[in-house]
Amino acid sequence: MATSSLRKGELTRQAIVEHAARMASLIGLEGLTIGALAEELKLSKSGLFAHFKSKEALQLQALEFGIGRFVDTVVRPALAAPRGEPRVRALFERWVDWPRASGLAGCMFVALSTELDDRPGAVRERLVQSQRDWLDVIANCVRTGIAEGHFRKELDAEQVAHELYGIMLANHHAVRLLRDKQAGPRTRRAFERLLGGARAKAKTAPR
Amino acid sequence: MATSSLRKGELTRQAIVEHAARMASLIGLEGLTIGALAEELKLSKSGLFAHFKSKEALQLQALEFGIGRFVDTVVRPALAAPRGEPRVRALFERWVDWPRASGLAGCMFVALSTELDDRPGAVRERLVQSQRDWLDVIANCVRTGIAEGHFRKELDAEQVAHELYGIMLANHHAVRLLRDKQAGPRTRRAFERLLGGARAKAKTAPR
DNA sequence: GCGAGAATAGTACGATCGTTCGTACTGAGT
DNA sequence: ACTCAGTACGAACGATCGTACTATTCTCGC
Repeated sequence: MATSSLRKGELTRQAIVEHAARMASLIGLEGLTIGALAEELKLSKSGLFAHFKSKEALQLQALEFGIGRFVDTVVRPALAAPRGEPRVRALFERWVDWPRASGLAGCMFVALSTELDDRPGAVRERLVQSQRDWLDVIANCVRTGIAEGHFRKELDAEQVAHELYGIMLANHHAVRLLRDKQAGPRTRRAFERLLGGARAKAKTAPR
Repeated sequence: MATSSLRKGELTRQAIVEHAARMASLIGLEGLTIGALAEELKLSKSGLFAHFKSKEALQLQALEFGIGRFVDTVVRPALAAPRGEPRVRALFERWVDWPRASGLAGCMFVALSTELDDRPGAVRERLVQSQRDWLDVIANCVRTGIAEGHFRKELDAEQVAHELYGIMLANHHAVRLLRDKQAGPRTRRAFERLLGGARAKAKTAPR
């Protein structure tokens, strides 16, 4: 009936990984502790550990879980929106809502980005790849918008993706750290300004 | 002769704190370990610990050190620039250069922001306050620019500060995590676009 | 419903964590 | 000369880390 959960241990493995992803979003992949995870899930430390043969494998699977959920709740639905600007907007809307919709705490990728930026290893590589992929998705949507005539021909799609990322990071910072009530409106205004400068016919100071 | 280093242990304390700040920028305040710190400084764990009566005190002092250095190498020199847009530019230039000029690794505040955003305590409070102060400094410089006639009268100075922060966060992300060679130019372009939209007479798409 | 193999528990390991304690050594003040 | 902070050290603390082994319990195809 289900996809591939023939074995029963597979279910608990998934439960562990989901919980680990949530925990990692809160306190990081390194702060994530096998003992604490086992206690929360009412498993023995060794019983839990047996599912992964190392902590790094657990971290990797937790990250993979987060990536999968991001694709499911942000990327895929947004790509169903009409080509061009509407799709970029859909991307933005889903992205803003992601920390809530993720079921995790905050944005896992932001948390891991600063944690892993100096720690080489497989987990970092996977994170970098996922972030590059995501930036590519955004840039591609913008390019589609150019082809569609919504955006200026000379627009640098990757620049837009980069700046959009900055808007989301500022949002995260304002919401999570500063508890800034105005974060939402500020983020939307920044996004509209970005789109405004990207639209066909719109003219920014040439300088 | 010097300021207040009458005692000799004060010197070692400062050395410890500076080293701790560097380490915390790399691996976070929690990852920072008294044992490892002592080893690097060729002190005994207990000898080092005696200077601070708890790890939290050490963390707090390391953060304070970072704040002080930020003020010295970024804020104060930039505030010496002429009022208005030049001062905002000076702020930006110093800020971009800060990770290099800090003598630490990467930007300590970005690293701590995601680490502490969910961990209540004195360290978090101090970080939040410093970040708010910094945003206020930026906004004030922008307001001066409005009074000076460089920027539009209706410009929202705090919005500019918020967006500028996002630009720097995107820069950090691109440089540190993605190792993106184009991060520098992208950051500058984003900054110019921000200023372009802020300048008097400049007209963004009204929508 | 039984037997094989998967899933979990139990226990223990060496390391390292933050912290405490008792104790030397130092150098300035009396 | 004697005292007395200030400063650093070594050893040890209980706790917890990730991981390795060995049992026990449970599941599920036959």
